[in-house]
This record gives sequence, structure tokens and C-alpha cells, in this order.
Amino acid sequence: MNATYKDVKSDILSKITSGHWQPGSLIPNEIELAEAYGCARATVNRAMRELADDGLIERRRKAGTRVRASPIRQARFDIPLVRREIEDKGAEYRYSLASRSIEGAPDWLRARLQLEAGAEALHLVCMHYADGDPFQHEDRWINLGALPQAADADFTQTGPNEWLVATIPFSTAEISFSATLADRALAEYLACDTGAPLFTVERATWFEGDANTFVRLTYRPGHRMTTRY
Amino acid sequence: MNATYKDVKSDILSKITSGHWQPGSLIPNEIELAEAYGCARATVNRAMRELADDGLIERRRKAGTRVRASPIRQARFDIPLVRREIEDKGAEYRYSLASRSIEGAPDWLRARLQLEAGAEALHLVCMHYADGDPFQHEDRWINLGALPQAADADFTQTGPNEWLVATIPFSTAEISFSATLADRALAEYLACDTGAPLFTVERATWFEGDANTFVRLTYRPGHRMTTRY
DNA sequence: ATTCCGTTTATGTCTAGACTATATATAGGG
DNA sequence: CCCTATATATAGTCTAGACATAAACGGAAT
Repeated sequence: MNATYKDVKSDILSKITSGHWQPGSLIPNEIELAEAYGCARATVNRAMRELADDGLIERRRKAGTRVRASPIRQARFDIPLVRREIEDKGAEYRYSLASRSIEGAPDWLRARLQLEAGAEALHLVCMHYADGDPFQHEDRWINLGALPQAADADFTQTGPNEWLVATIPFSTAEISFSATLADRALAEYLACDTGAPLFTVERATWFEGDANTFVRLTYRPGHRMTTRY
Repeated sequence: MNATYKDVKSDILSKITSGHWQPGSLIPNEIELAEAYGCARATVNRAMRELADDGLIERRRKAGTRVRASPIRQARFDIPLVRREIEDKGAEYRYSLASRSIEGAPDWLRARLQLEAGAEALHLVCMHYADGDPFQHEDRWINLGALPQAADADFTQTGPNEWLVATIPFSTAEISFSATLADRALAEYLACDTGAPLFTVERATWFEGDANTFVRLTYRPGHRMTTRY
């Protein structure tokens, strides 16, 4: 009696995982469950809403709530700043700026960020080290049309990511993971063989409709991105 | 007046993104906001709770609510069944089983899944095609200690993933992304050059404490996993 | 100063009840 | 038989008020 929403949630969850409520089947409505658990309907509602957010059940007005036939498996990854990623491993973080230039945005970048012809961008190449060993190579483009003050920022001591986080409070982003091959330049930066397979994260971010940056982060060989759910 | 929780949420969000409420700063408490928006405290609470879940604000009893100094950037990926992934692209899905055998679990697998010495596993190698072209290579191990009925299942027509989803209602999982090199065998399966960089997803799943399967999914060259947030 | 303990305050949760929105089912009309 | 209104079941949300809980604060005893 007097169950909390967490009680209700975990009880429903166990009914699903144990197979007591089969995938695809309809589960009792909120009023019945509230009576069964001896709590208010709002409490059951919160429990079920969270289960729906987690992808375990599917809810539709009038149609009721069903156990998902194939639960949506979704993984959540935290994308930390490299500095934190390295320091959380207990390693010492070091940063260095390899090159800096202002260029007209190349075609592929203009396409990717929907920039106008003739847009100027600040192009930075940086390295992040863990205990002195190469950890991540950063190839960054900052749209000077949206962020002209980037041209005056000093990126020799701290990375552009930290500057951006401090400058832009929040933004929407598109992120994508892939595998690339180490070319001569990358191999040298990351102290690995040419031809090594490298894990790559690309991220483009927008702030209030304007693209402000695109970055390609390439990790040292063997890097894994892991999560549990 | 009479704002909904979505109104409140988006208004708070815009105050943050516009920089009106600076990162690290304290924002008004629920009672004040409820008065300001002309709604109940529970409504403000829900809006703020969701923003906290999204990693934008940080809440502590008594201390109040602050805009996160560096918003936790988290990406959410849906991990669909390959069949859906392919069909959602509008391509025709085809499956084939390349090999099937029952083996003692090798050491690396025992370590990864915490299996006892002498554990037996069903080892399957499968291919998934999109419009006839190789799309994904699947190297799967099923723990026969936990799932003995897998030995009798027919995997010639449908993939083990679909069988597992139907057999095990829900499970916890560890998932990890990395980049690997195509060896001779993989190159042949995926019709690519040896030495090509390939995007790889590994997933181990447990059901009620027992490991039940480990799978390595290797995508055709050039594959990207993308999301927005 | 340092430790401990009560007070205060903001968030966290619950309740009973009401109203809304939406998808389904059903009955009626062409 | 099909299309369209209408009824109805269910989830979605809001409210006012209450109590619970964690954490910060301040003062008292050490």
C-alpha cells in the first residue's frame, strides 16, 4: 500500500522482464493499477511515463499501454570535454595547438553547415595528450560569420572546445561516429602507423539557427566508446 | 497566464540559451516561478525536472537550481534491428547464415561475459544485405548455459537478433563502439579491400544476472552512426 | 577554531479531483 | 457497403495543498 512511483515503476519493470506481461500485450490501465498499488493515478502515470521514455512500453490515448514488441534499445553517451575524459582516467592532460589559419570555408564544410558562398572560417588543428601520449586529434572549423570574436581568442593555452562552451551557453548539435584510416599526417600526430583504423567523432553545432562550428575528433588507435543501459 | 509545463520549459530554455541566465547562476525557485508564470508549482517542477534530466540545469534541495556551467552533452542513439535499419533506408533486406557451431567459450569471451571455465557457446556468423550489397557482418556468441534452447533454434531464415528479442523480453547491456581493420575474411564478407577501416559495434547483454550473448557487428566501409540533440 | 544539533529552505513526491486531447468503436445516413 | 458523425475509453495535464527529505546555515557546546 501507498507505493511510490519508484515502487510502481520497478514492479511493472519486473513484470515485463519476468515475462509475466508478454511483449505486445496490453497492461492494465492507470486507474486499475492505482487501485492495485493503493496510490493516486498521478503516481502510476509518472511511473509509466518514465518507462515509456525508456522505450519499454508504448502508450496511446484510448488504446492503452502495451509492452513494446521489440523494446527500443537506446544507448545514451555522455560526450565529455577531452580534458575531463583524460583526467577521469587518472592521466595528466596536456594540450597543444598545431596550426591556426583563417580560410574561406571549403565546399564540403559549406555543404555540411549550410554556409553561404564566401563564408570565412577559423581553422584550428589541435592535439590532446594523456600522460604525454597522443590521445585525440582535433580538426576544428569555427564559422567567423557567427562567431567573429573567435578570431581574437587565444587558443594556444586552452582548446577551442572549452572556449566555445564558455562562449555559447547551449546549442543543438549533430553528432556522428565512424571509422577512418590514418593518413600520413594523422599517423604522425597520433604516433601510429599509416593505415591504422581510427575511431572518429564528428560534431556540428548550431546556435539559434546559425552554424557555429564543425569538428572532427580522431582518437588514438584502439579507442572505444562504451556505455551501459 | 496558465502556462503549461512545455511553455515553462521552453521559456526557461530560451532564458538559458539567450544568456539571460548565465551558466553557473542561480535561477528563481519553484514558488517564485509558479507565481511568475501563473501556474501551479507542480507544473514548474515538471518543467525543471525535465531540463535537469536533459543536463541543462542542476538542482539541489535547499541550494536551489543553477544553470550548468558546462552543460552535459549527451547523445542518445537508437540501436535498431538491422532489418529495420535497412528497411528504413528503403532498401530490401536479405539475411544469410554463414556458419554455425557449438564451441567451448574462448578465453576472451569468458572474460568478457564472466563465464565459468568449460562454458559452451553457440557461435554464429551471419551477413545482412541491403539491396543485395553486404551491409553488416555479425559475429555472435550465445551462452548455452543461460539459453540452451538456442541450440535447437533455426537461424537459417532469420537472424539471431530477432530470435533473441522474441525470447528474452528485456535485458541490460553493455555497448561499445570502435574502429577495426578489415582482415581477409571480413573483407571478403563485406566485399571491400583488406585494410579498410570499419565501424564496429560490440554488445554484451545480460538477463537476470546471467550473460546470454555477445555480438560484434561490423558495418560496410563508410558507415556512420548519426544523431541530433 | 571545531563539532554537533536544531532550524530553515528548496526541491521531491504524493493526493484527490478536474478537465483536455486523442484514438477507437459504434451507430446512423447516404 | 462505405462514409461520417458521435460516444467513450484512456492517457495527458493541471491544480491546490500537504508532507518528506536533503542540504545549507547558524548558534551552542566542546
